[in-house]
Amino acid sequence: MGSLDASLVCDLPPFEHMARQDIAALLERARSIRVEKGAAVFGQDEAAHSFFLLLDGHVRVVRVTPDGEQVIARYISSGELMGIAQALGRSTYPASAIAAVDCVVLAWPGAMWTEVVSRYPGFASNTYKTVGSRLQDAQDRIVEMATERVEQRVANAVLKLAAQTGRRTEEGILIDLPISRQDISEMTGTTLHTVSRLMSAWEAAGWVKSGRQRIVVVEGHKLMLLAGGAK
Amino acid sequence: MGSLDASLVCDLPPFEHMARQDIAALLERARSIRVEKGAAVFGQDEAAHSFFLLLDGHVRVVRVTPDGEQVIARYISSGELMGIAQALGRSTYPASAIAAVDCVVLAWPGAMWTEVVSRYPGFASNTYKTVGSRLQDAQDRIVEMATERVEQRVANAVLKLAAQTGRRTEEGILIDLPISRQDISEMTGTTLHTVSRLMSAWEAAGWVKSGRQRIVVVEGHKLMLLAGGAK
DNA sequence: TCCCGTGTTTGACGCAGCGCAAACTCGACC
DNA sequence: GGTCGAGTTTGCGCTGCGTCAAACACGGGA
Repeated sequence: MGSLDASLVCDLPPFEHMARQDIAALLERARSIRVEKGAAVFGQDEAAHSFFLLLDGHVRVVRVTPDGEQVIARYISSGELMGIAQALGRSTYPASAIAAVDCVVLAWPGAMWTEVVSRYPGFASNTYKTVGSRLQDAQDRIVEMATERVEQRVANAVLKLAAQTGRRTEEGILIDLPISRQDISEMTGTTLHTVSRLMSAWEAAGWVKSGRQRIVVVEGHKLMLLAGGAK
Repeated sequence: MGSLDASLVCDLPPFEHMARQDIAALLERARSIRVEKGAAVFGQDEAAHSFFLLLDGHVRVVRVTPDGEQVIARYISSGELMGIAQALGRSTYPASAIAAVDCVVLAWPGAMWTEVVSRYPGFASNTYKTVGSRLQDAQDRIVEMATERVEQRVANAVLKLAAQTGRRTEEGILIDLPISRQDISEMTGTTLHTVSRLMSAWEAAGWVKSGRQRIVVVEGHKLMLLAGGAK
């Protein structure tokens, strides 16, 4: 809490091309919060009182359907903005954000957004860039769900996670957050059973190693072949 | 072409809360274009040279997958913005926009966007509101694709079209643009065969009437029951 | 160390919906 | 009015994957 050094965050995409003093001014108005694993940063349909920057950790963005099923919209990694409902003229959060591990988050009051836009246009434009790629991602996923079959989608999801949160180890690329078969199934619109079967097959082929809430990608290129060949 | 009266468009959502003279100034810098049925307003992966407002007609936003399949992202109706890639910091269009009927479109040079943002903040904020609901829509569709089965998705798509472009007739609500089974299948991630079978069943039940590129919703509430019950 | 709970694996079975194929119908154009 | 092509309908077989069910394994807490 209190004063946070601008130099810690000035390289993050949301602050790109901003003057150091503007960054410092922005940080000054943020509250820093610790969120422990499993807790919600914000909840679906809740009034959007704040917008956030994830400083450290990983956050799962989840939607619950009317009949209680969960769909994982995306994982947020440190350095990314989240809960920017007010930038898009919405008064509630469209999904819940659940800490996948213990996290540190910066929070700004939502009412500040309009002021931010006029005072720090660079920050606003960076934010909209984020929104743009998020819209892009969403459309990509729609196309994927509409045209690809389960094995390809699961391979894609694993590869995306590996690229986003992967850590090199001697075994291969470790997905560096606790993630269950169930989670993967909620990212890909299938069941944990099917995911388990697929991962078993990949493990038998030596493409991945996996355990309880743990996945290591050994031969990523084999998965890429499944997930759409060329590209 | 040339001077377009601000009063014609000032009630459209993109111009909400804007001063009449600002609207007029904006319009002055737009080119008005006629696009005939089947022609593209802009193309996927093309450099984003302009952004657009659909004045009259209906436009299909389509993505083509690497292996040649098409997915319909959405239909745009008159009064909506489209191709606003530069507002999101993108340099190419993520999809193609094809006129579903003869259309009239306003086009602004893309390079103008930054100027627009600073000079007409109301317009920018309206634009971002649009983006927000589009992102919302996209997420909704992901959830739908992940959790609902084909019949429900098709019912949803038909209802959405009816709500968006429907015209009351004595038979029921007519979807007022030429739309094939194939189109519906590309909106829902299924095949034209399955769509045809479903629509035949609905027609037999008296819920819809349909013909060649033509759908009339007779008993919308029956479709809603399919498409997620309560809500 | 043992126990218990949560996550995972695997099998058996059924069916929604896709692929393929063929026939039909309507509208447009000559 | 006849012809042609695009859009539609319908049947049939097959299969990917969901559902149900049961056993299994790992890790953390007592």
